[in-house]
Amino acid sequence: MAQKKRKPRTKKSPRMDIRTVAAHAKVSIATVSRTINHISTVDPVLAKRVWKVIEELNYFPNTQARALVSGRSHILGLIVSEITNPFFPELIQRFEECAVDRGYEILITSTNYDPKRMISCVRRMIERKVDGVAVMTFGIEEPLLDQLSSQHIPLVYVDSRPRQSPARTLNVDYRHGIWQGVQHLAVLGHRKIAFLSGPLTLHTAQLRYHAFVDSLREIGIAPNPAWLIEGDHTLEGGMSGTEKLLKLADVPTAILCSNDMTAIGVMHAVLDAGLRIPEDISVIGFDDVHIAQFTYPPLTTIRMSCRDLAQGAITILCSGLESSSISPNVHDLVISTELIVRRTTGVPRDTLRDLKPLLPASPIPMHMLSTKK
Amino acid sequence: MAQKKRKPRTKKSPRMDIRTVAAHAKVSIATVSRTINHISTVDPVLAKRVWKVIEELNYFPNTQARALVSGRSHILGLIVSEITNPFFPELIQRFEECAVDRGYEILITSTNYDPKRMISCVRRMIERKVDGVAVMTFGIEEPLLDQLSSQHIPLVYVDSRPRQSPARTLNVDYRHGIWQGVQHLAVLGHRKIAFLSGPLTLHTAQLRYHAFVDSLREIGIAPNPAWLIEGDHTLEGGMSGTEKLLKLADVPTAILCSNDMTAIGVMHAVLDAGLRIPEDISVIGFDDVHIAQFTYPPLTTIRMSCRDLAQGAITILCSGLESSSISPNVHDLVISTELIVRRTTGVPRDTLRDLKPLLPASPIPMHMLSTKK
DNA sequence: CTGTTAGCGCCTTCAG
DNA sequence: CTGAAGGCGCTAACAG
Repeated sequence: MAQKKRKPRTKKSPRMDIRTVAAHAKVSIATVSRTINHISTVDPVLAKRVWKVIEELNYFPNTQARALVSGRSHILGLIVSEITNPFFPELIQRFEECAVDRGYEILITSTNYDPKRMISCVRRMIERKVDGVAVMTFGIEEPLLDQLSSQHIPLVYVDSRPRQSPARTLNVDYRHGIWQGVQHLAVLGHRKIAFLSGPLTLHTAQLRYHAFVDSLREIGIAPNPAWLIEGDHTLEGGMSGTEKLLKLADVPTAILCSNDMTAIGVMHAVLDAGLRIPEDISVIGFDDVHIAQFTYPPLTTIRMSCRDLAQGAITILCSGLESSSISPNVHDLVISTELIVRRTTGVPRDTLRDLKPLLPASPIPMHMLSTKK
Repeated sequence: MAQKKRKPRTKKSPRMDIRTVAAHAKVSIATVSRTINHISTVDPVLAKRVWKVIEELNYFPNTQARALVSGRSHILGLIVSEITNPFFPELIQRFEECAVDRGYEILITSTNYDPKRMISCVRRMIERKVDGVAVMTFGIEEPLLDQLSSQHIPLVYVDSRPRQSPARTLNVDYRHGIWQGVQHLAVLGHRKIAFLSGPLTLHTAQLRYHAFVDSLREIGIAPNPAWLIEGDHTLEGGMSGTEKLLKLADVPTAILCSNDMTAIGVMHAVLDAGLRIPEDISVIGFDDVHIAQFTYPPLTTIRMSCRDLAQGAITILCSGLESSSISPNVHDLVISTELIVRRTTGVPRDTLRDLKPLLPASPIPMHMLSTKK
């Protein structure tokens, strides 16, 4: 006796699933499934009927079930240090945009610089069966690698490469960015340029540091050790670094910073000292965080394209997943940088004296910007 | 012939599932399931054995499968206007914390003020079968309500109540917050206080506006219409509003703003005009966004507790889901506000003249703050 | 207290 | 080109 395969289903319960759709459209569930997945071998007539029913019934496929059977969750994980760090929001936004465009959802987790939470982040990723994860933390923990790779989850480091890892990496073109900053300052007439670096234990901070020194040498200036200060990528670090600088017998006329938070700290310290920006001291940041445009004056800074960063990460992550033959060897991508001139950079006073009086003090008109190369 | 129930499974494929664990621990899968779910009727000895195997095998339960069968995804949705809006990051962070504490994951989506994207946000929520969604957008769209409620998904509006909706709401105690701001200014000696409101089409902006007017009346000051300006909660709105104010014959000595972005705009405009903060004009913001502490000078503002906001939203959302008898009638929660005194408020110049010369000009010591009530 | 069994909603061979 | 059937990994009744 061929009992119904399925339980009678408490009757009266108009559960909305693929079966309901199939029944209404008078086709099998397989056809509905194929239609939803845009499989081209479906008779257009049937497909149309199915779509119509889906519309009418207001049916939404259950992602959980799809994930369960297909083995692909269509979720991309994102591990950041701290959401409130001004560095992250725009990056997250871009990430979301790119992911959604490709049909993925993103799972954001933050470590809050706490190793315990990092463990938990990784666990959450694995439990939700993410298809890949992008790591954007500052102090990297290693358990990550092992755990995730043991689950065969693709991994990509965004702007934070650990020593040597099997994971792929996004490479930001720090050299060019810093070079542009130095050139900009040089063109304005600055010769006494200080650099407030990040913590030199960070690989990416080192890259910026070396880029600065090299760029300086390129224009024939020997770096003055007293003007090379190690900061910590925080506002406080920027302030204390600046205080050291201002105590010097020979005070620089411009300060280039390893990130924007440092630059904001520099601005506070400079203003606290009763000096003006950019008349007395020019300041340049790095990152172009969202709030850089809201400082007073708005901060001149070097932007790295968040869109490229996010897109790159997602491309790398997806390239392994999707069978599309494109992008075979996108192992390491390079992200470009760009100088954003706002109002914290101007002609140094000493220079002003020697120039024709009709030269505008600040801001500098666009045509004065260096674009040579 | 009792063929094995399950396919031989391509052999060699050590798939990590609950069955593998059961086999290794020499118990049934049901016992493993119960152990994982901390069901107290499991023999401690078996439980221990199971946990040990789980550890050894490095097993993680598949959330997708659990969700599928249990009908609860343990995902909470979050719809915001725009992640990069300084208003959101901290809120999101708190949200994540609270959610994770309760064993939920959060799905963040942003509308970017685009109705089309809003539709897509809602669809994503439904497809991922979220257990509830918190809405924190500025310009609310209505399709939301219908779609989500037709799927029986609990909904809560955070600081943005639409007209009349069946959904629950979080109520911020704007009255008290604004009152504290006005009191603070009054105690410092300000009498000429302007208010730069948000767009009065927004319910929450109206609340703040009326709270201001009432607070002023309470201290015996009749609101001067010329000092009541409608802004739009943006930096630009803050600037242009301030410019109007500064053109007046009678310029106010303090400006209270409906949100922090407006306040930052005010600061720019004031400084651009060559005036000093707080010596010439005091400024107070509202929200205490993360960057308020980074402005120059750091912004005095009225904070609404993000933790309370997030916790409240999650409590409301979960209260219907969890069978725990607690929190029966947490329909509408009220979120408290708090004045955060930084350095944009001080004694007005006019007052200074009349006071004893030993009164500090700025900042104001804490004991001078009004705490009466 | 433990094990057996029937699905959760969907995708995917495999026959027709 | 379509339909029937067997799981994906897990939970939730039921029996023992």
